[in-house]
Amino acid sequence: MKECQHLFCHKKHSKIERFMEVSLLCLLNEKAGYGYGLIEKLSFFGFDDETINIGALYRTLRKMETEGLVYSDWEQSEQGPKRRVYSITDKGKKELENWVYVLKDRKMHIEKLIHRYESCENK
Amino acid sequence: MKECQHLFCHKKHSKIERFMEVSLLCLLNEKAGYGYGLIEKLSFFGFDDETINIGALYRTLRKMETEGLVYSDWEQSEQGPKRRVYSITDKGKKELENWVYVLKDRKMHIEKLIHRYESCENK
DNA sequence: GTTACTATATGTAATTTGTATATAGCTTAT
DNA sequence: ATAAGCTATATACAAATTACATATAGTAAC
Repeated sequence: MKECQHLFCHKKHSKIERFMEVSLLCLLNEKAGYGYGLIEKLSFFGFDDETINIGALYRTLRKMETEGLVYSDWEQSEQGPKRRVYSITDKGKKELENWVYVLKDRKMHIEKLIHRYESCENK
Repeated sequence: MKECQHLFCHKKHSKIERFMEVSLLCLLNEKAGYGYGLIEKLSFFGFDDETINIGALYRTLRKMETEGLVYSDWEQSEQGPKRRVYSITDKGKKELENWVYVLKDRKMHIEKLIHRYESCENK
């Protein structure tokens, strides 16, 4: 993940990386997929080509596999090298369900902060 | 920060810790405050007494001071030991403004994920 | 004087993240 | 055939962050 280009928050990253696992679970819940191919799908969740960290993507998928959230099979592609195709497990579906619950809570707190900030006269 | 009690997301923390800095900036933007006293105010943002990590709070405040986002003065309290009272700086106000911008973006992506998950038939 | 509470602070291990790089199959041009 | 370029997966290592425990000390109450 590259350094934030916009000088937001004093070059600290906006730290959406941890959101990657949930995003991957959401995508794999719809349809099995492989690492490289998931990259562009992740753009829907705010991960763009310039900022995405490929290494982190593969690492996250492998970690999710060791945790039993997904499983993988090698698949021959029409052109290019073989692909490790990931599918979600029942445990992964449960995990995703729980994550969505957590995200709803987090969203609420973000909204509370934004509202509180915007109601404050010291802006 | 204690281990998540609810078995959500396989005991992984929901990782709202990084939200602490923004929450602190938001509170200090309204009014100067000291570490111990800020604890209960943080509950507004989802940090509760059982889960808050006092060490992280102090460390975050000190780090924010070295970054010039806040400054501190020692203040004698009516009862109990002296307090290090933190105030926000102009740089901190700018940082908070930027963070709010980032949070709005993140909120949007969380909403997109939740909506996508709930529209999916594979739940 | 010792127990309890308020208050601030840090040491250290574990985990996570950033960045760079390695490996290798397939396709296309020379 | 071989080099360049793309697809695809993977890991090594340093840096940063987080978890957890613990240290320090003033004040109050008993």
